Amino acid sequence: MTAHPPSEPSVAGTPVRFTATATRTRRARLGRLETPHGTIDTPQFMPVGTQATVKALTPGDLRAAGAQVILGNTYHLALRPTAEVIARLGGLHRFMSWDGPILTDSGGFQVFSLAHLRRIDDDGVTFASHLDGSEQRLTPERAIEIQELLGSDIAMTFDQPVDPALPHAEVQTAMERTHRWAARCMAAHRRVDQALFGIVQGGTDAALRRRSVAAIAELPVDGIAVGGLSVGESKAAMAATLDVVADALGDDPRVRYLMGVGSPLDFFIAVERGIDLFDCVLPTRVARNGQLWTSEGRLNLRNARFVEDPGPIDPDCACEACRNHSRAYVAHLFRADELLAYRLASVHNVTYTLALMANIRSALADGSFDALREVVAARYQRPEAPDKPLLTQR
RNA sequence: GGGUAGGUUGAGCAGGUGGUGAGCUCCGCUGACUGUAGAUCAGCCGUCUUCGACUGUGGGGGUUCGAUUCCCUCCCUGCCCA
Repeated sequence: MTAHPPSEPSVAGTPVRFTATATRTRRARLGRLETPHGTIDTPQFMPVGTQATVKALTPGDLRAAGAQVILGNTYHLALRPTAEVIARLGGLHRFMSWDGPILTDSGGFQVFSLAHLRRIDDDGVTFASHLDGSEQRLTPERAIEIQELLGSDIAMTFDQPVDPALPHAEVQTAMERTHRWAARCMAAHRRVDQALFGIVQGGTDAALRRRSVAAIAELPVDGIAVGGLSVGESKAAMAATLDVVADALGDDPRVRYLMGVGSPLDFFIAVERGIDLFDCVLPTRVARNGQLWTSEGRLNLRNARFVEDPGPIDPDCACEACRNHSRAYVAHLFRADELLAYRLASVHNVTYTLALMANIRSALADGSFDALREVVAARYQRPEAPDKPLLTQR
């Protein structure tokens, strides 16, 4: 077995540095986040690469799409191939051949999404592995240890997101547990070449969100993440919650990351409320299911109307799929269950999403944010049940 | 020509030995998807006036209160024999 060289030279003592300037657009900011593996322009979107791969895409594809930073996952990588194996192979960057910045999620979201496969206690969470049922224990300390072994540029604290529709007491209990776990993550964190972000919870309850911001912002974390949104609540509730968080954060200079968002219009809602970073599976997941995001709106390439459509997926896009292939061709690949369909669709959607973020940054720079939003809304606005769950005021 | 096994909703099948065949899998048509148990899932997929109704088991005829089932006949397909 070949001996692998040690992991990338770490930039000791330089985890991340965030500089941002206010814009003329409400609370929106333009910024730069410097990490050991490169600089991130904000607002920025992070494609999700849960299992050390953004599904269907190579690192080269990601680079061509304009990706500056990607996300990996503690829970999945700890199960397979294990954090220790990745560490012995030189860390996550080397393992997956992505030399740009990586943010790792802590496994907190799996506490939510694998609700039927886990048991929570105050010390941590015990999962029955979704792969083989074997027991997997995640505590704040272990979540940090795994992320340090992976060697991501940014680690996340271990949290407990909940459905905001749960009874107030349950949302509060999870939030308070999240705060205690954040402090333990902080205490356990050792790597000086890795940043650590804290996560605000509290559902859509204004008072709880304020308390959560206070508790998390008090910690010397390198960034503030907003968790527990985009899990079924209305757009209005998400926006209202982001307003509460922005008010509570005030002029806190740290980078702000909205976890798990979003769709094209979600970016506008969040950016104008001061969010700098996003991640979401949506662009890549819907791509694999045939939905393409374009300047004409959402297209489902499996629809009959595309069978003989000779045009590009998006006439305004310069990605590999749009430069070289017709809608008819990609539609055929989907119908034939050809693997290339997933790559081309993912290449396009990631390119589209990252180009949208770049356009948002330009628009913030020249004051045309609202005009850009109009253009996107004209294609992406969809009816929503009016005033479902309201923001709780207590 | 003889024998034999078959002919069920686009395809492939299940079922049904006189008492209401619309069941499955593909294909097809839509929709959903937000820190990835998801190249997944859901609905529809004979016709109509669609919370229901009607029609439909190769064609025709017969027996019967009633036939997918029993009888006659014809057509078509596979295989075996000549």
